[in-house]
Amino acid sequence: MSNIKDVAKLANVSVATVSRVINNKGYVNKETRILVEEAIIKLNYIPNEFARTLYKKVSKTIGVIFPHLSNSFYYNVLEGIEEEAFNKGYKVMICNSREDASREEEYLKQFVKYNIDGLLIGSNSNIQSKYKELNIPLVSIDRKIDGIPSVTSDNVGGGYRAAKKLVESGCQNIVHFRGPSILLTVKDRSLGFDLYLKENNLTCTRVDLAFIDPEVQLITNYLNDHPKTDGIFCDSDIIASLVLSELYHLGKRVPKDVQVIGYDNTLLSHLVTPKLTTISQRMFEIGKEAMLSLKCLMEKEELIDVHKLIPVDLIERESTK
Amino acid sequence: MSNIKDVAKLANVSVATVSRVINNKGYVNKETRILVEEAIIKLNYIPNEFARTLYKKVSKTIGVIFPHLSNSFYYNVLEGIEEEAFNKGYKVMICNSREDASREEEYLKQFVKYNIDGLLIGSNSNIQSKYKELNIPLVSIDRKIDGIPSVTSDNVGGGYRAAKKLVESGCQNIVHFRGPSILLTVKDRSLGFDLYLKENNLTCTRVDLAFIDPEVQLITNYLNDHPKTDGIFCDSDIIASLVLSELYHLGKRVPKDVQVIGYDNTLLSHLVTPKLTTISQRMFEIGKEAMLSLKCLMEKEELIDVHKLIPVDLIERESTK
DNA sequence: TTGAAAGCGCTAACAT
DNA sequence: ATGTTAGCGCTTTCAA
Repeated sequence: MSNIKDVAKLANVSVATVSRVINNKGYVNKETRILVEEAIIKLNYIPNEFARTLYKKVSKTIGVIFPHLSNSFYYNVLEGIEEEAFNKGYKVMICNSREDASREEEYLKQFVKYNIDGLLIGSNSNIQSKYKELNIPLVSIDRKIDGIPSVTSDNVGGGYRAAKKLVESGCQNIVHFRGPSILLTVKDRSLGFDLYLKENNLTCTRVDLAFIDPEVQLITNYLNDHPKTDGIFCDSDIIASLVLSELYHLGKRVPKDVQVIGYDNTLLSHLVTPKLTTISQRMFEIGKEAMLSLKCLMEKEELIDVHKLIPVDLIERESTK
Repeated sequence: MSNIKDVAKLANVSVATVSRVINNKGYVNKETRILVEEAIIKLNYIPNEFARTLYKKVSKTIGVIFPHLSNSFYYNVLEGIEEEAFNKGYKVMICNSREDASREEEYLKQFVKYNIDGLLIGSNSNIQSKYKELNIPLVSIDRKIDGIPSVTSDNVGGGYRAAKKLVESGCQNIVHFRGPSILLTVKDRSLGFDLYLKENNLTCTRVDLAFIDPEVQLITNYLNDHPKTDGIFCDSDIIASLVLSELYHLGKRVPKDVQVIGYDNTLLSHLVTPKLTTISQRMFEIGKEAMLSLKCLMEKEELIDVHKLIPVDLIERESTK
């Protein structure tokens, strides 16, 4: 690996001049510049970022903390982050906390060692105080935290849209198979769902399930006990797919007897029969916007929209009328 | 942020002593050590990795190049890599090439700037010469390349197992709905599939499809034209799910009339009706093993198994007899 | 317009 | 057992 000295020697100038060339900073004669540039190419010189950062103290690197990677929401958001980071010249270090606070703290230390310029938090842990100690720009993803800028999916809107669709399509006996109700996202969806129902003098019942590994038995039991059910809102496409399969076994026709709405617009939603109507979160956009907010903070630009709310889309397919 | 000088001052020792303490290297008196450790805690001191790396030239960081992130294979492998890297004290920088060679080269430069100690390549591009120029340890994932250690899934075995299962369950008219046949993985699966068929004096026909967005029409046409088909091997669970849905529309019963085997053991496979029999790749293990191989190379340990072949598992569910 | 030199925070060889 | 110091590769101030 060649270094700045090698380039200086070959171009017959000082290292200061080389530095000026690679940073496009300060005065440098046109001809000198060309000389230096030729030397750079000849030596295949790439500046050492560690030396640079050691001096300048900005690493052009951000940290991302997610509770999982193998979950369609997170890796799609990650793709959005990565895209925008790449565009803006930032590197991404990712921490997969696995919902383990100690693991998360360990990563936080790594991040400090690496002088990260900013942090994107998508975890559910409660070590915000540790984040604040870092004294670097912070943006929270999919969770609104006091005093921290955030980018969240419009979960209230998602619930509202789902309720609207079911009611407008004639549903009267509605159930919400939702995710774990401790989660804010789940609470928000419930809120929005209830909001529309209330506006129309309706109510619904609820069952709490896991997003990824829902307890089928709870679904079966509910449907058996409530044969009049004609509208079902599910907090994930996975739940919705299981519901579809249960309805099939019960001899209910979808969407004729019962209408079903899923959440996430995953691949699943057009691979099951009938194809799922579902609420689509703009995950890529969430990632991009989070990175954009963080960039504003890192580069001391004004952040106009401190709490960005990314809209959802209702994708109508075959499981609703 | 405090630095080593601050710690030295507070503990009334020299920076060299502090360095010895934090690196656990060289002689240092017990009492002095305690003094230093107290100072470290008091100042919340975390060594600056940039200064360290600048001197030592090992960054304890690896690069990972993948063509996508939003694909179950890659993000699961990534989880395995990340897990093992974390255990061994390595950081991970990830490059999402989006199958774009220029993007990949840009990342490669970043990697050089950041002194990465090793590189894990999971892309399909053909810029190996660029990789070699880096002169750092390399491990290829899911693709055997001459002169580079690799970790691959046993695709030949996967095809073989699938054929064996179909034939042993009585299938005679077999079709292989495979992925794009330019891909080595697809070729290998075909090879293994044919191998078993040949051993039993059977053959099969083939249709090339995309893994993620298969052309449904091709499936429909084939099944219409070949009503005698009784065994179907699909190169992804997505393809298999579409096949299931087509068979349903054609009034064929699965597994009674036709048996179907998928690939990947994704969530999908137990969300469709009937649940899919499928070949499961040990993605997490592939990631871990790749990181392990790379670690051997980076730390100049002997790499016993240069080309690791990770076995696959046949997961029997309801789509086969 | 260019160069000399200090210094970013750390490690390690050498001296004590 | 501990301290002094050069130097890793770069940026930037100051002087020329």
